[in-house]
Amino acid sequence: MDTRRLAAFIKVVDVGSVTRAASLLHIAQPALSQQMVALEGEFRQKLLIRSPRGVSLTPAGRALYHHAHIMLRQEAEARRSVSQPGLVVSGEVCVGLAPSSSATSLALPLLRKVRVSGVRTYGTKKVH
Amino acid sequence: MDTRRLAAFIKVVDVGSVTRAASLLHIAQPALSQQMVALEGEFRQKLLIRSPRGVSLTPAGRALYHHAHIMLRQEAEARRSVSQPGLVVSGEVCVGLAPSSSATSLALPLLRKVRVSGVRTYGTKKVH
DNA sequence: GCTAATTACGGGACCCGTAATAATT
DNA sequence: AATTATTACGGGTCCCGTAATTAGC
Repeated sequence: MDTRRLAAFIKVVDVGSVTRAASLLHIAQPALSQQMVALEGEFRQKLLIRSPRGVSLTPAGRALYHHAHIMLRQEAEARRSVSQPGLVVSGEVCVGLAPSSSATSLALPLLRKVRVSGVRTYGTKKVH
Repeated sequence: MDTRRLAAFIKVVDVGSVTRAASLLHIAQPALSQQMVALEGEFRQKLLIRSPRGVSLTPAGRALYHHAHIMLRQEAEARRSVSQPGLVVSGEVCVGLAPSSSATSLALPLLRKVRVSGVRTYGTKKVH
């Protein structure tokens, strides 16, 4: 999956037209049209509803549109942190909760369930 | 930025060797070596330290390695939600806080500062 | 000298732009 | 007829695999 294609897809959706998006992206319309076809082939799903008045999204297209934004932001962040390694904070975050408080009984099961990478939960442990 | 390249990069780093990674990815070693060179060209940064015993990461490479994992997970999630639109929850989340409580005075400035996409904060407003 | 990486090079796939075609209002 | 999108096709670039070369232990 190429972020360039995702950016093109987003532009097409935002302006609602392959023609205008191509003009804004400084590429020819057929090229952009092919990119959209290729994108649909990659996901094996129709993403755009074509009409002589422009394009609109299918449900699958809407889903991709959402994730495309996220991935493009991730890409930007990756470029920043790679071009200036050391500027970005990194390491571990450790969260401690007072035992037997309502926070513990609520947050601990929540943390265990939440789908985030690298989350580790430990049982109760006294800290002196 | 192509996620395929990122996956290849991750594999190279994980096994610490271009040769073995190429074997695991079922591509020829020079092809993979070229991909890594291309990746370094794309970021204008040396990412790998080559030695006759394998490869290791530069600081920039470490940064990319971290973000590559995130982007690949995003890609997987995108594929899931696109291939089965409707299964994934979507929409807006609205958080309301009782006015003049400690939660408001703490959470509101926090939300304004937090770097998350699409977060909008509004002032106090009575809800009947 | 052995291991692992890189360059050299030829074939195939992909991307783009121009030109021509189809479809809907 | 006008607007928008698609197919057709030729040229350039990128990707891969095989073969030959370089670099460090």
